[in-house]
Parts: sequence; C-alpha cells; structure tokens
Amino acid sequence: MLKKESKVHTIFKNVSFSTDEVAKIEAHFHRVCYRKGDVLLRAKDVVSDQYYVETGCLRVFYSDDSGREHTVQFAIEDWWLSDYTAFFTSDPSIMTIECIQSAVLYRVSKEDLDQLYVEIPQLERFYRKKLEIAYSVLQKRILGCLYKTTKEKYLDFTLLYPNVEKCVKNYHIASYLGVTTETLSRIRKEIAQG
Amino acid sequence: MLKKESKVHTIFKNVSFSTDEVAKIEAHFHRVCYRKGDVLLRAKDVVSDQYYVETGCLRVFYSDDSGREHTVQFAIEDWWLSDYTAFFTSDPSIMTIECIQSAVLYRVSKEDLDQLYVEIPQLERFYRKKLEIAYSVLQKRILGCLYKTTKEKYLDFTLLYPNVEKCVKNYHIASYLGVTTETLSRIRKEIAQG
DNA sequence: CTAATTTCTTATCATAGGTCAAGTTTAATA
DNA sequence: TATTAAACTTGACCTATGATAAGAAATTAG
Repeated sequence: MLKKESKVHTIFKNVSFSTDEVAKIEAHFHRVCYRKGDVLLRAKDVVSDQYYVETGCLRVFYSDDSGREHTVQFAIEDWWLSDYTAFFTSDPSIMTIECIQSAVLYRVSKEDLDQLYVEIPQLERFYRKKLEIAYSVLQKRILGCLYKTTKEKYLDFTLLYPNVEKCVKNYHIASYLGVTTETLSRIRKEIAQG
Repeated sequence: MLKKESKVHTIFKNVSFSTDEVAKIEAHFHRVCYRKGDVLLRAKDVVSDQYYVETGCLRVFYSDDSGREHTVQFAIEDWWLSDYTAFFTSDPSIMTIECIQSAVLYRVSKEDLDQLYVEIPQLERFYRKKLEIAYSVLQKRILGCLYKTTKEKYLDFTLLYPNVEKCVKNYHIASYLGVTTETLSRIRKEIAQG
C-alpha cells in the first residue's frame, strides 16, 4: 500500500520540505470539523489560532455598536482565516467567525507557528509571501471602496469568491459590500435585466 | 571620534544584527532625495524598489479611468512605501508616487531584499511582522469603509496620520477618504462648529 | 507688494443608497 | 404536506454626498 501523502503538501503547495520538516509541521496542525451554524470564535475571545480550510464555507465578521454585521472575509477550500488583527497583535478578538457550510479545517496556533518559523525558514517565507498577496487583495478592495459603484464592487466580489455566492445568504454578501440587502437586491435585478 | 551609528539601526528598530549583517544590509540600501512635486513612480512603470522614509511626506495614489485620483497611502518619517501590489506581484505599477514635501528616503530593490532574506532570517522576520501590522491596518480601513460615516473616517485618518494633515492638501485627504473636497469641507465645518 | 493661480468654501440641485413597511418567495419544521 | 419562519424583493420616502458653479482665501510668481 502506498504511503499516504501528507496534508502538508496540500496546504503548502509549491514548497519543498524535508521529511523531518513535514513531520514537524504536521505535529502542529490539527484537523477540526465544524457544522453549519457553529461559531469558532466570538468577539472578545483571545485569538491564538488560525485555520486552513480543506472544505466548507465560513465567514469572518465584525458586529458594530448598533448590532449590524460587517463581513471582512469569506473562506472556502484552500483559504486561510482568523481574526488576523487579533492573531497578529495579541489583542482580544473583535471578529466573530461563523461556519456557513460544514467545514473541515486545519488549526495551528500562533505559538507553534512562531516556533516553526525559527526551525523552518522556508515556512516563514511561505507565510510572508501569503501576506504579500493578502495585502494586495486588501488594497485592491480599499481602492474599490474609494471609487467603484456598488454594482462594480458586487461584480468584483463574484470574481474574487467565484464559488461563495452559491453557499452564502444575500445579506452576507451585502454585509461584505457595505450595503443593505435591499440595495443588493436592486443591483441584482438591474444586472439580470441587463 | 565615535563610530557613526548605522542607519540600519534606525530603520530596523528592535532587531539585533551582527556587524557583518549590518554591513550586508547597508550595502543594499541607497539614500535618495526628492523635492516637492517629484514623481518617484508612474503608473505602468516596473516596480523593483520600495522605500523607507527618513524625512518628508509622500503619497501613493491610483488614477482611475476618468482621471480621478485615489490616495491609498501617505508616508512620512519612519513609514515605508511603494506600489506594494506591483512590488509583490511583479506586475507593472498601477500607482503613482508623488513627493509632497522634500524627502530623504532609503531605497532597496526587491532583488536585493530577496537575497538578504535568505542570508538573514531575522530580516525576513522583520518584514513578515511589518506586513502583519500593515494587513491589520488595511483591514481596519476596510471595516471603516463598510460602516463608518465620513466624519468618523476623517477622524480615524487624523489619528492614523497625526502629522500628515498639516502638510497635505485638502483634496489629498478627500481622495484618501473617498469623498469630494466639497464634502470634506462640509465635514470640517461641522466638526469646527461642534 | 501686487497680480495670477491654486485651493478651499458655500450654495443649489440631482442621485444613490438608507430606512421603513408590505408582500412574495424560499427554506425549515411539525 | 401543511405550517411557520426566514430570506428576499419591491415601493415610498428621506438623507448624505456628488455635480456644478461661483466666490473667498491662500499660495506662488512676477
């Protein structure tokens, strides 16, 4: 029987690790499952983990003072998620993470990751590059906020998250775009009518 | 006479490098000066450098199809700047970088930096952490775009860039907030009147 | 110091999107 | 399948901000 491929090769595509390094990494990534409606993280929790999504769909949102929810990111297959601001700064969470569709995730703690960075420079490089891409994506979104119409932002959303639209509620998308469900409804109608 | 402190210690605060490492880093950082009005980078240029600001004030902006400018960041003393999306992805620039107040910068190329990352893991760590903070800042700005009033966003701006307001034009700030100068004018009036 | 140019403010009007409310469709549950 | 609840759509009205224009203030150049 063939030796099972490590999940590490899936998670860290295009990075070559030694067998020893793969073992070290594997030891710190924990497979966890969640079901629709589960809450992985609540505002004010301490955030010591981040997650890699194998399957499922989740969203990270902020609830403002008047109770309105604002979605900062979705995560489906092959995405990462956390309340990164809290994860990076060690401040308490301001986000909530909710499971929208049953998910299989790999969890890793900040502490373990910091340790791995020292032992495996390749790994730190991977995360640096991942952050570079993430930074670019956020900057593009900000630019969109500055000058694009809601319709354009909606179309950008469908490109960035091609498979998310199917599995999330309308109001999830609206809260990502920063508009009301009513407005999104009108925009969809407009797009449908050409 | 005392040996002059290396600029490396100023740029990479709180990181300990060996004398040899300092020399290596120093060899790749080039002091450059710009004057008010100078353009460091034009849209469509290849972006091979990023800059550390010793003194001065600059801004990075995107010009949309109808010629309107949208400021993605300002940079004053101790900030870094580039068209990071282009810098990270090697795509041609979509941003323009303009000098608002005479500036002294330290320039480093992507190529040299990539080399230094391999030689000095401490340096890669510094930039990873810098990116983590930058990511948090951008996410906070996005969150602001999703639910804050223009007035609140303006006040956030004054907190994030406490000394920038003095040296930039009103329309620079407006283009950072994603509103017209007229709107910013009204908001300032409103704030002044209590 | 004065003139010219740029920037900022104020006013009027137009519009995208918010709020509230009602009705329709879809999904969950008995 | 029927009932209930959740999600979505549509309409009427309101508000913040954009567009345009004109004048005031500040900056730069002669």
